[in-house]
This record gives sequence, structure tokens and C-alpha cells, in this order.
Amino acid sequence: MNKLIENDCCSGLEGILLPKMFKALSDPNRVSILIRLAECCAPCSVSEVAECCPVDLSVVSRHLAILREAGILEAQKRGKEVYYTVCSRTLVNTLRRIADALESCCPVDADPEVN
Amino acid sequence: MNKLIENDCCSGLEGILLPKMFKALSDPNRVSILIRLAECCAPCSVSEVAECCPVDLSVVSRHLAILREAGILEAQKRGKEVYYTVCSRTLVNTLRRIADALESCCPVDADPEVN
DNA sequence: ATTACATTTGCATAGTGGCACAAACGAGAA
DNA sequence: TTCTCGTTTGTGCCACTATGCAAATGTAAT
Repeated sequence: MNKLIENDCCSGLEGILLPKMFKALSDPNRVSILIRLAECCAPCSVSEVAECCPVDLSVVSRHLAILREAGILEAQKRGKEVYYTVCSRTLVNTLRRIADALESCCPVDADPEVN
Repeated sequence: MNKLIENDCCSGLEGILLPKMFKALSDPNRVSILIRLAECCAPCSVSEVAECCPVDLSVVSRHLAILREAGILEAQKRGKEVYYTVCSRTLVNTLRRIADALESCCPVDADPEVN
């Protein structure tokens, strides 16, 4: 309880560093799904996405829903199928904003040998 | 099973999109801890960090270990105390690399109305 | 209407995660 | 050494999560 300056430089970090988004990406299968969709570069149906992980189709469906609710994917129904797409703009902007905030806050990695 | 081009544009996405890092940030208390350390801009002891969340000190200690093992924090023992610092450079670089890879892969948000 | 197919949802189960409390560990001070 | 303080670790509990399977829902074609 000496310094604890509580710098406000990382303005808004609380607003962007949302656990919900990270929780969505904390599962290996969900990450595989995201990579699959990113590499595909086009909307993919649930069945197509499911090829990337060794779990039941229903599980993939649930994972897709979690990613969608986290704002990482977008769903679009077309006929019998549901096509999922990566919300890349949102995702990229969020990651960059977090990086910027962290960088402005801890400029030079808060050199461990400061004092 | 028509196109599924499996573009390799997001080169190395599998290498950087590691669930371990996201898992570490998937808990609200751990995010609070990270923000606390980022705002502090200087090494903080476990007890100092613990002021930011309403859980037992032992729990904070475990959270710090998880963040450290994920490469997000760095620990440095000094006397009786252990001081934690944000590995901001690593973290920032990782976030930017993910953003870059995603962007190069899905340039214009993979416009949902393509075909 | 009936059928076929794609996806979602209900349910049960096994595994994981966060938590508090207590005990152990480690390092400096008396 | 003994004491004290800061941190870590062991343990048990409760909640949540991922999973598979089966049933339900929805949609297009016959």
C-alpha cells in the first residue's frame, strides 16, 4: 500500500477486455471452428464446419451458438441450412483496441528492473 | 462439400490462436487482476493485487499462477514477496498478430452476400 | 401430407473450474 | 532458533461445461 498509482492510462480496458469473448475462445474445438471458418473465407454450413472437429454435430452446433453469442460469428439461415461467418471486422478491431490500450498503459513492458 | 477452399491465407493462425491464453482471460477475476496490474504500471505483490477482487488471497495466488503460465504475467520474487508484472510486449504482439492474420484472411468481413 | 435432410434442443453423465478454509512452505526479523 | 508475515498448496464442495445420444423443430422436395 505504498504507491499503487492506479494509472488511468488504459482508459476503457474494462470495457473491451470482456471475459465473454475470451471464454468463447477458451475451448480447443471452438478455436478449431473459428480457424476453419476463417480459412474457408466464405459462409459455411454447420455440417461443413463440423468436419474440423471430432465431436458430434450437435456439439458443433452448440459451439457455433456460443461463438455467435460472443459476437465472434454471424449466422445466416438459407433454406434448410445455417451459414456461419466470422465477424472479422469486429474481432480484429476489438483485438487491436485491447492491444492499443495495453500498450499505452505499459509502454516499455514496464521494465521489471525499474526500482 | 462444394467449395471449402480451405484457404491458407491465415498462415499460422493455429500457432497463435491458443486456447490456453484465452482460457486464462476467460474469468472475470483474472481480467480484473490483469487490468489492475496494467493500471498499476509497476510490479505488484500478490497482496496488492488481491485488493481488486473479493476472493480469498489464495484464490488470487492461483489466478496469478494461471496468468503467468499462460505467458501473460511475469513473476519476480523479492524477499518475502512475489511481484507480478504484465508481459505487455508479448501480449500486445500476440493480439496484433492474431488481428493481422484474421484480417489478411477475411479482408472485407467476408461480405455475407457474396454468392 | 409425407418424406428426407439440416439444425437445434432436452437430458444424463463425466470432467473441469472457482472458491474458502486450513495447512505447509519460504524468507526475513527478533 | 523462534516468530512473523507473505505466498503457495492440499482438500472438499458446488457450479458449470463439454459431450453423446435421442427427440424435436424447421424447411424443402416428393
